[in-house]
Amino acid sequence: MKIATWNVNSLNVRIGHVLEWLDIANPDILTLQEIKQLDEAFPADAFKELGYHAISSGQKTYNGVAIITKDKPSDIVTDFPDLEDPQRRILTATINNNRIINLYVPNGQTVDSDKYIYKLSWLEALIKFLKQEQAKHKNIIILGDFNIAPEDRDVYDAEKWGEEVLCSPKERAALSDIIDLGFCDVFRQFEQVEKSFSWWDYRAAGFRRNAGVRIDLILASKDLAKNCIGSSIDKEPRTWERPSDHTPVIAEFDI
DNA sequence: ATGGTCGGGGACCGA
Repeated sequence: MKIATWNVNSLNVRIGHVLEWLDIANPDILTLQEIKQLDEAFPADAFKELGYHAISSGQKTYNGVAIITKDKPSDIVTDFPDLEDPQRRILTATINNNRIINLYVPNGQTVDSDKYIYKLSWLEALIKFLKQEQAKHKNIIILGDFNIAPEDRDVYDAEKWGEEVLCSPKERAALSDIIDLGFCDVFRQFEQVEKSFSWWDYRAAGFRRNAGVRIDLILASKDLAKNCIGSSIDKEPRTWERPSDHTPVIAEFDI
């Protein structure tokens, strides 16, 4: 089973890229973030033509998440039970007995902002939700745009970035709390080239200079992670015309 | 500095 995550920064603009990439990469499951469109605008038919089921939790202008999957999704959840939130940032479904949790974690802006406080409370609600999911499901994969760089090696210039948002101790502690529930960042189970990133700033030739960060993650529950046979970042779509600032992250499982 | 959205200019948001 091949599973992937991609923050597309507007599905309206990137639908061509996504269809092209599905054709090339042929994943069984693809989770999307920042689709920035309402459910009524979601192009489910275009995915259906390629043989995929497609579900979305959409929002106008901002946020919005979707799951594209060869096998039928069931038991769909779009909200945390304990967080009243109009922002569409989570989409959970069961696919082939695997619980797929697609996340678009809030950015947080700066560590002294209200958005940062929202990010931390959102992560707290996520952890509560994950505990509930673990009580119900054995095989869980959490993937998406975490907006957290796990370690300094996940940042192009960690010294310059310091403890700013994406790298602040509180965010990283929240990510550690998630991992400690019994998950593995599968990308790090395999040898990777140094300075592997999943996002590059559009500005100042970020991609050309490889001035990026690795914030798009795939976390698998421990038993599942044992069956992970590879994980990679596909930089190719970032080279295409009018790209998203993120590129797909992939994990392959022998299941 | 760049890109998307909404709206019809420029503010907001992203990481």
